[in-house]
Amino acid sequence: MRKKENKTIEQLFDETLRQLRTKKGLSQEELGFESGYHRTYISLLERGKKSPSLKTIFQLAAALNIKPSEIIKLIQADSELFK
Amino acid sequence: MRKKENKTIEQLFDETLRQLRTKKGLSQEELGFESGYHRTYISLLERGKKSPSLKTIFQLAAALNIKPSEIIKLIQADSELFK
DNA sequence: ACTTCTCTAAGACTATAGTCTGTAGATATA
DNA sequence: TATATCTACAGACTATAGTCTTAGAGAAGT
Repeated sequence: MRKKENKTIEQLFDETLRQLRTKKGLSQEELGFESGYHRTYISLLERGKKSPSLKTIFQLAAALNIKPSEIIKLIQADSELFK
Repeated sequence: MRKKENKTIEQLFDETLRQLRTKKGLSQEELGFESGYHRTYISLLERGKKSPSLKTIFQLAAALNIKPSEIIKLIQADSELFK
């Protein structure tokens, strides 16, 4: 049986966000501009230092051309808690 | 063509949360207890006064026995923006 | 009438989301 | 070497998430 990870929500989110951003070929600054947030805040999110609000999730999703629920799904897929 | 609603994310969320809670037969106080938040904060959320953080969404979803992504889906379903 | 349960709402508070400026290290390219 | 791009990170800041107490009102039952 695989080892459980027990990462925090923030840690699960950061990896997902970074993956989606780099897959789109955007820099943190560009994503920040597109979504209306500061570049250093994107950096904080991708390092798991902050937990985005619902509104922020929707803004980021729009900038990444993905549905908000898809982002959440990706997070769930990374966790053992939602199978 | 149907009229667009243009509600805020908070407004979309509050209706969804209240629906899920009442469907489970929980009071605001009970949901607060189950999810680890204050009863008056649940009230604020259901009146669209606050925007929950990612962590809060996950906590509420767990207390409601629903996947976080399902909550987000319900919000999207109420909005014209995600079709 | 009186309890009990539920919810709204306000106010004052603490914790954290999100901004802004700046420094520094890595990488790439001229 | 220099110059540009990208990111990490720190510190100080403002805005808002979330707590806690309290008051008040409507519904339901005794």
